[in-house]
Amino acid sequence: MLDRLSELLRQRGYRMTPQRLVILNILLQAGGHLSPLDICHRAQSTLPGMTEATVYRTLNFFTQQGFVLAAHVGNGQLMYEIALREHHHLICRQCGANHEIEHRFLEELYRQFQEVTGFKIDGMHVTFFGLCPQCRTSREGNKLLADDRHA
Amino acid sequence: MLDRLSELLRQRGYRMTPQRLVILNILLQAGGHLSPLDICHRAQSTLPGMTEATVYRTLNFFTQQGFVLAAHVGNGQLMYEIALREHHHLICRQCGANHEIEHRFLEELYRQFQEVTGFKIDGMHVTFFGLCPQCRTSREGNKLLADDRHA
DNA sequence: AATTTTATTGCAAATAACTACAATAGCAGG
DNA sequence: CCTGCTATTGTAGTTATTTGCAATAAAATT
Repeated sequence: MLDRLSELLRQRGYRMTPQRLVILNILLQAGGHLSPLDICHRAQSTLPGMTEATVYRTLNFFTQQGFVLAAHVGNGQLMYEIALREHHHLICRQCGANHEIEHRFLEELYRQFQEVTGFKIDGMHVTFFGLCPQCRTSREGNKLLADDRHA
Repeated sequence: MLDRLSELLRQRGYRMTPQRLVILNILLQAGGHLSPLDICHRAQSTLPGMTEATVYRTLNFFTQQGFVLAAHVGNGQLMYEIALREHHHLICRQCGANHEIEHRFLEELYRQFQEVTGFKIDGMHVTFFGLCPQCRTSREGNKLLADDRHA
């Protein structure tokens, strides 16, 4: 896996470094979301020289490369996770409940997209905001903004 | 428009304040993306007492409420825009080109989603990463990671 | 109109995130 | 295996973003 990513980077004209490997490993093992600083702390236990600046740069870089997913989870901050098992997020505005959505629901969309735009898309992430079924019933009858934003 | 949003906030148990109105106005007039600090500066010319903390808090709040869209545009920082004319972003990993995508391309997806999850979705945003047609041809033949991430 | 409740703000301080620049180290080519 | 080119890192400083808390002020109630 890491070999493949290294190769891919080189093909794209970039380099694989110990720092980048460590960060990828952390994200791979964790599976779920991690904050930049959390990643930094873990990385420093393996590679003591690791700095925050490098972590931030690397995360942005990996996001652009499609290796990592930057997710906007609830509050304003960004969390990161490995982009292997693609999925998306559904956040309840009311209770903050955070659901994962499998990528296969979006597969069709995905294909159409490449056709329409001519882009070769290799990374995407969706954040949905709304009301979960529970919170929804407790507020039934409200006229939501959504009414005139979506037919 | 602003009246409706005020009403909506009250229905949800929140309050409309001068600060929130000013920020909404700025986003409405600007139309496009604005950074939090840019918004803050503009707001201060109307409402001198406005502070950065309030701007950040308000933007997060409006995002949760679905009034505002937080977009992850290119670098790591978040930009904000009014969520009237819904659209999404397509960013080229290579040249950074930033395209807008109309929401209607995603309408179908959107509907399916509400059915499957039971959520009432009233806000969403998609960020796609990929290679634009130009950059794509200049790298043709590369084996992209995408190959085994998407059937 | 006054009162009450509590969401929201401003202030100030703490974190978090980014950037420039010189030094380092991948990796392609000889 | 060396060498050169340049992507990447660390350092240190800057800027951006968040947070606690007391003060303020929406909006419902009387």
